[in-house]
Amino acid sequence: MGKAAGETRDLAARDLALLATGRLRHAGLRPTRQRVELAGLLFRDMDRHVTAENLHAEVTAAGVKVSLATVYNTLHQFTEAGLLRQVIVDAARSYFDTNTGDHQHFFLETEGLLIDIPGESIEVAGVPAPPAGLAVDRVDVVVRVKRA
Amino acid sequence: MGKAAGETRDLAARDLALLATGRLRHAGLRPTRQRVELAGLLFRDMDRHVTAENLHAEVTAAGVKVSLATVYNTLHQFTEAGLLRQVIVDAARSYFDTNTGDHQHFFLETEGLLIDIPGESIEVAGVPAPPAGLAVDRVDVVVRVKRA
DNA sequence: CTCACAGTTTAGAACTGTTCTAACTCGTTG
DNA sequence: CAACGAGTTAGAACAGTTCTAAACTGTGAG
Repeated sequence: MGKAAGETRDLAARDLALLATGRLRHAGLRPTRQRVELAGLLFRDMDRHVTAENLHAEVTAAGVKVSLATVYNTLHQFTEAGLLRQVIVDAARSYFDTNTGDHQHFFLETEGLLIDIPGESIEVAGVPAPPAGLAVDRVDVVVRVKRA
Repeated sequence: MGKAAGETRDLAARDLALLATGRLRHAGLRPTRQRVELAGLLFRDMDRHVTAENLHAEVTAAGVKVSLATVYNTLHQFTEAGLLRQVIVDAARSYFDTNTGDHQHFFLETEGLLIDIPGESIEVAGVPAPPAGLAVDRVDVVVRVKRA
């Protein structure tokens, strides 16, 4: 919003937008206003876990007008482009993770909270060969936790 | 559904119903016609994986009238009673597993197919201590597979 | 710089799986 | 076997997500 807000914030915002734009171009996605805004929010911090509604509320709260449909579209496009990863832990809603590397999750169901577990620390042994005609695509570990 | 169908089938059906009834009583659930029918289908074979719609179709196809709402109610009651376990692998629908013991799953997403992996064979090591105030409730492993 | 077009966004309708509601039925206990 | 509480039901309601058709916008050509 105002130019009077000071250079620091403006520069940071500009940098963020530039970074996001580059990232989007690399992924073969047109850097539209909406995608740049969403990418800005998503990739500003590492290891974010968002739901569609969640992210829509955030971007709206930030004063940016983006429709819920676009948030869904964007999350899926980002996922397909390898910028996000979908995490399935809850039958009710879909989570998207900005950390696309090899890792697993703690999940606190009562609060819808996801926490990363580094891939190196965890190890799954003894997975049998899948039935004939099938190949392992990915191994997901969800450590469900509760308030102690 | 005639009586002429032969003793073998009739006896098996009666036994099944008796078994189901006993199981329900033990779980503190009134053995209503619907619950007995559903339990009969669910626990006739080991290691079944059903969805609500799925089971509703099956019971209906078997000529038994049970509403979808009752199927949902029953699946949840059975789960609460420890007769079933809910498996979360797909954001779109809920699966229920008749195997309540310690085990994990292969999941073939394209066909909605779940296959058990015995708990003894698989081992998850290196799970870090959960963040303060949280305790591990359960560790779920989903091996996502694809047609080779 | 402008135009035109393909790609994108949007509001709202539609859809899917699940839960709720209020009336009805059934199993159990006395 | 009566009566009461537990269970069932059809259909409405709901949440999250996807679809649709029309409006808009980034991009590359001229």
